[in-house]
Amino acid sequence: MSLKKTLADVLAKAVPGEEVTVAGWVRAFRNQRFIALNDGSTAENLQLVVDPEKLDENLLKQIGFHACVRARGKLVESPAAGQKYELQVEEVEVLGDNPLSEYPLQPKRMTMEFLREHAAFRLRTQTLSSVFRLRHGLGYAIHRYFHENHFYYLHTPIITGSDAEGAGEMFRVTTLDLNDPPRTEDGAVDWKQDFFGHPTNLTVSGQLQAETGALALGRVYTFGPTFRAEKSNTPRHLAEFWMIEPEAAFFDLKDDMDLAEDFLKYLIRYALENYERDLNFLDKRLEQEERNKKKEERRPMGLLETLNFVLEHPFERITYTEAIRLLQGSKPYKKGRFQFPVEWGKDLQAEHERWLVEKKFGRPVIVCDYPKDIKAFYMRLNDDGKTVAAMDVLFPGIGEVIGGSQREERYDLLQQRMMEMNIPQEEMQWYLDLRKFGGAPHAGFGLGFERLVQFVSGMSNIRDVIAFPRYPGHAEF
RNA sequence: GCCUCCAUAGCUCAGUUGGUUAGAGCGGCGGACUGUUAAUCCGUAGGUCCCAGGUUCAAGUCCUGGUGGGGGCGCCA
Repeated sequence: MSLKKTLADVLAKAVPGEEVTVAGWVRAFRNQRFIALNDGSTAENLQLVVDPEKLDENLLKQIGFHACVRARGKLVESPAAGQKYELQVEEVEVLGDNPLSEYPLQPKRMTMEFLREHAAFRLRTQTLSSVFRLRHGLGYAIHRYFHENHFYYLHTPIITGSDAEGAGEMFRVTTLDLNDPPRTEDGAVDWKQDFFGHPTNLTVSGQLQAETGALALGRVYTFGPTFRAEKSNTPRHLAEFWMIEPEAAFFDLKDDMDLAEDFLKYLIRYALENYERDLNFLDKRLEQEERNKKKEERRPMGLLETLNFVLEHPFERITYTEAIRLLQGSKPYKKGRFQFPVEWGKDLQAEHERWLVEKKFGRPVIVCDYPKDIKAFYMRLNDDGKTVAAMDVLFPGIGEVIGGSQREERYDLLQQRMMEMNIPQEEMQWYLDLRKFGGAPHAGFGLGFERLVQFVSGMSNIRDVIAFPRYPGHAEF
C-alpha cells in the first residue's frame, strides 16, 4: 500500500516524463498560463503550466489566489529559470473556488497584526506555513532527542489539584454554577460539591509530578500545554503555551546545564539540517523586516547566521554572584543607565540579562547559583547556605528560554524551605514523601516551546508561532 | 498592573500653520497578453477619516473620555 503523494514527495523524487496528480492552493496565477501551486507539505511551489485556449473560460476565471485546485499532467524539466521542474497540465479541476472580492487575504505582503485577525487563513501564507512546519519539526526533534537519551515521555495532568506550584496565577476549573454556587453554613463557596470535591486549576507546570517519574523511571520529560493567568502583554508571553520539562535522577546542576546546552544545540542543528528551505525563506523575510528598522535596533546577525553561531560556540556559564560583579563594573551601571538596581540579592532584570547576553558575551549565557530568597522552594540549597542550585539559560533577543534547578532532595531542608515560604505542607506531603522514601539527587528544567520556535524562526512576536494564541482578552475559535 | 506610540479605501500608507470636492501604491472588478517568477499594460469602482463628546466661522488635523492594535517594563517559559 502506498499513500497519496504530497507535493514534497513529488518534488523530492521528480522523474521527468512521469504523470502525476497534485492538489493544493494557488499562490499566484500569471499570464493565464502559470500557476504556482502549494499544498503545505513544503515551502517549495510546483509550477503548473496550462494552455488557456484548451480550458473552459469559466474554469479559468476560478483559478485565482488561494483557490484550491487539482491537476493531472506530465512532469517536465522547466525551460525557464526559477524552478527545476514544472507540470504540463492535461486536466485541471477547481476543488474550492475562492471569491476574491470577499477574501480577506491578498497576494502581497501582509502585516503579522493583520494576519492575526484572520487566524483561520493565516497558515496559508508562506511565512506562517514555514513557521508551523518548523514548529512541527522541533516538536519531533524534542521527542527524538529524549528518546535517544533514555528519557521517557510522561503525561502529567492538565487539571491539577495543587495550587502550590508557585509559578504564577492559575485558571480555576469548576463545574459549579458561578451565578449560584452551593454554600456552606458560614456562607463560603462549598467546594466539596464541585466535580472533584475540592478546588482545581489548569496546570502551570508539570515539574512536581515529573519528579515522581524521575524517581521511578530515572529520566522522564513532559511536553504539554501549560496555563498562566498572568495579564502579561508582551511579545514573549502567552496564557496558554507548551512547555518541555525534563527531570532526571542522579543529575546535579552541572549535568542539568549540560543537558540544557546539548538539547538546545541538538534542536537547532536538527532544524538547520531538515528545514533548510523554510529557514532560508524566514531568513530572507527577517532581513527585509530588519531593513525597516533603525540601525541601533537591528539584530547584529541574520537568522541563519545566529543559529550557526549558537551551534559553534559554547554557552557562557557564570554564577549569579559573578554576574552581579560584572554588571557593577559595566558602562551602563557606572553611567546610571540601568533603570533597576544591581546588588546582590536582587533579581536580574531584563535590561541586565540583555547586557550580559548581547553586550558582554554576545552568545547564550547560563546564569546559576541564585540567592535562595528570589527562587522557588524546591531548589537545592548550596553549601554556602545563601544560594540555590538554580540556572537560567538566556538567549539573545528573547531572554530566558530555560529555567531549571537541582531539586532539594533532603527532607528536613525541603520542609524548612516550605515553612519559610508558606507552602501548605498537607497538600504537598506526597512531594515530601518522595524524599523520605528512596529519594535521590535529581534535577530538571522547563523550556518554553514557543520561545524556542520564536528563536529558531526569527519571529518577533510569540503570538505568531502558535496557531491559536491565547492572551489577555483573546480566546477566539 | 504601569509607561509609551498608533488608528484615514480590502491592505500599506501620505494628507502642510485647522480651510471648502480626502490622495497614492498594492489588492478587487472589467479587458489585453504564448515563458511568467510579488508578471506586465489599459480601464474602473471603493471612504461614517475607530467611537462619543468638546473648542472653532471652519476639525482627518486641536482637546477630553472610551475602544482596538503595536512596543517597553513587571510576572515568567
